[in-house]
Amino acid sequence: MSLPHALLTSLLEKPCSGFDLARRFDRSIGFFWPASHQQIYKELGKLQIAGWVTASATPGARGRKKVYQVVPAGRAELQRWVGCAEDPAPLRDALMVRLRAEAVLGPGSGVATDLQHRLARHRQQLALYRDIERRDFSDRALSRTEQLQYLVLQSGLDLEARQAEFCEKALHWLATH
Amino acid sequence: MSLPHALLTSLLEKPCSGFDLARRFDRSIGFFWPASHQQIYKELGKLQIAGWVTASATPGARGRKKVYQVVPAGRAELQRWVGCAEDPAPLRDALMVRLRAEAVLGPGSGVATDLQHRLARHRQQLALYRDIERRDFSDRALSRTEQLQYLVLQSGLDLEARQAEFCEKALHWLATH
DNA sequence: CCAGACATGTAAATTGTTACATGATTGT
DNA sequence: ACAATCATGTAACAATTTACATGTCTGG
Repeated sequence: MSLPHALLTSLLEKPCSGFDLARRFDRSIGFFWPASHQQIYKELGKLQIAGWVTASATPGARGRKKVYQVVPAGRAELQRWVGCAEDPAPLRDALMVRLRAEAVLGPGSGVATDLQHRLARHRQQLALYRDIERRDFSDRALSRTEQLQYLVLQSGLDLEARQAEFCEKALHWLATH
Repeated sequence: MSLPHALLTSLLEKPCSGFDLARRFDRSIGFFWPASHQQIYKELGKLQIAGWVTASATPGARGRKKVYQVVPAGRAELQRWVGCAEDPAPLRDALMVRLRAEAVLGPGSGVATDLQHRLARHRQQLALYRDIERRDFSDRALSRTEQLQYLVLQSGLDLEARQAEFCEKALHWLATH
């Protein structure tokens, strides 16, 4: 379970409110560990109780905004967790189940619908990753931190490209059989 | 949520008991939609209530064994579901979170441990898939059903190979920076 | 007769999703 | 004033994991 550590990582990059965290998640770590704002608020409460972050109310700012910051104990916990070895989370892919179902049901069962839908999604995600690549990781020397972040992005980039290719391959197979 | 449909697919391939289903899952559909026997028993109960499968007690067999079989309504439901388009389940990968954490924590945080562990796992899974490929999909003409099943296996094969490659790439990067 | 595989479940805890609810601030 | 965005939460539900619990049959 990595949500708390994903939050610690993001807060180390830049202390901010739960709301900001939720927004930043959507465009960075959230690609590899998605979380809704409801989950994030709840988890931030736990992080605070565990003594890994502190929350400071900012009366000057909007509403009842709180800014969270990682304390040394939180940094130590993240350090500890990074050194752990875990089995990868089991992958679940409904598309593969659909293809297996089509295999027993016979032709014309309609998997092509989902294949096309997913092809579009993967291309969309790929385009998004390429935008980020162009904006954040091109045309200049990268720091160590940035190089590692780029490595992670490349893994996403590669995954989406492969999945799009697989959809194309499967669609082509269906069209010719 | 695809578990019921994965079960229907597997039961269409061959009617059997919950126990057998759980075992077969571990070596086929379960690669793409894992499920424990506890989940399977519970879900089989629901499938029966929904009128998609029938259970027949087999007094001759071991213990209180029940054999489940898909009825036409169940086949129709599977057919319907195959035609649906869904967004892919969001992927969650703790390794990517660890790499992002190492990016902010700085060198020596110990991600290499998890990278090596996962590299071993991916190679192991790859070897398993290759065994299946050799045993079930080589050296003879494949039926349409088998060709589709092979397509699904190839997607797993490719995924594991890519993930192993990524681990190697990341380990190499870490060793040289 | 006993170990090991067969066989089926219940219960609790965790994690994640969806729906609902509220209120503050800023720009027009 | 009103809409949009900022901001923080609660509650109910669904799915998964882990731990527990029980009993049967087969081979040695």
